[in-house]
Amino acid sequence: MLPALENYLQFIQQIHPLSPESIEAILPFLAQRNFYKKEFLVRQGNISDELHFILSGCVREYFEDANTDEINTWFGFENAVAVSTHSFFSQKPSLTNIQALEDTETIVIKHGDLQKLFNQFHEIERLGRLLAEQYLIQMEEIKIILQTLSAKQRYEYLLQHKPEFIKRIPLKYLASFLGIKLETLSRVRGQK
Amino acid sequence: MLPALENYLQFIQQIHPLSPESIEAILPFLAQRNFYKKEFLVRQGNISDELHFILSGCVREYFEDANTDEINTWFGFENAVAVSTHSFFSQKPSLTNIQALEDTETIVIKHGDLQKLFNQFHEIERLGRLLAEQYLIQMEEIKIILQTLSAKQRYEYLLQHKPEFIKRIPLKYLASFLGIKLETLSRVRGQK
DNA sequence: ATAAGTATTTGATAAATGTCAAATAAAATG
DNA sequence: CATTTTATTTGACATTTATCAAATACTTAT
Repeated sequence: MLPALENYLQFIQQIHPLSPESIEAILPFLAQRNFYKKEFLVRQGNISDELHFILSGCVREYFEDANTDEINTWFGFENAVAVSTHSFFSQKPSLTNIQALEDTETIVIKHGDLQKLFNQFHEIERLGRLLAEQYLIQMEEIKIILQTLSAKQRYEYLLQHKPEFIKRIPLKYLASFLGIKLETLSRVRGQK
Repeated sequence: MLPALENYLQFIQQIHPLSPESIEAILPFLAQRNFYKKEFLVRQGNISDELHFILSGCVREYFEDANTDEINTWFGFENAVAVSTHSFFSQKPSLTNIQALEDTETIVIKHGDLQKLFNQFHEIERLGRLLAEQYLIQMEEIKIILQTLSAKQRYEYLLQHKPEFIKRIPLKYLASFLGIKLETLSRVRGQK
């Protein structure tokens, strides 16, 4: 039916193996979506009723602060789930944008359809729980980076633990993600 | 059976209403625990197999960094769930301590018992999912504070959004939570 | 390949935060 | 209540990071 589902199904099975019946039930609700570079998966102010699994490409999540500076909050690559958490969970207007940084292919599932699947299949609800737990752990890790490291140490953290960030994401976006200014990031890169 | 369960049950029902059967099933697995000030609910290095609901009192979560400074990562008061997320979710050694800041009463449930309840009752699994989602949203909020605000703005955020933190938590603990030094926090308080 | 636009680097300086030491204030203990 | 311990504030100074401006490097589109 839908091509390129292998990665998607593998991603799911690795978080929580599902029965063939559950898989069968999910498939009709999936759709592939393609975004050109700079297109938006999610728009600030809109209710985000879609959860994306990234097949290929790369996205950033960001919002505009009081000074209309862009603050980048999250980056996602192949085989990651991209979602405006607050908006998707609570079905309220999104505080953030999610934008393709490269041409990007995703598989989407609608909030309403996912709720139906949660109702119908306990094991899909479990998958949801485990996914939320994993996401939470990742968030805590980044929080501790911001809480404890200097500008230089933050950059070194990326080098060691998120090398793909440095390869694929412009520095101007990485800076606000790291909570520092572009010029500082540039200088810190020069050192050592 | 167990006194002081009202708050606990109310907390649960407000996240996700449970049937009487589920409630009945949970009760036998709950136990009340009391901690004197400075006692530990969770110890760094141990596998944390207990999830605490705080009935009264207040706790901090922290770890020791390379310089043996204490980094405070989380504070919890009445009607909050206190848990070393990474350790509890994955049943690996905890990266953090959780310590009572005041004499504290909690209701605990064991990891193994909770898994049984998850298996048995879909709606309890849903409760778990929703709780993880809520926790995640809170974590993201704090992350953005650390990413975007100056020392003074961080303190003002606490004043406005977490006044109980300032009332009940010593500044020396709040400082590392805010990612700044004690002296800076003290100075920033004086201004304005 | 060239021009226009965008991204990154560099320099000079200002502002914010950290460090170390000491003073004061507050809390805990006998 | 007096004493000891712990927490917070203050001061002088060092270091880090931000700001503003400009130069250079890199991309993109023609």
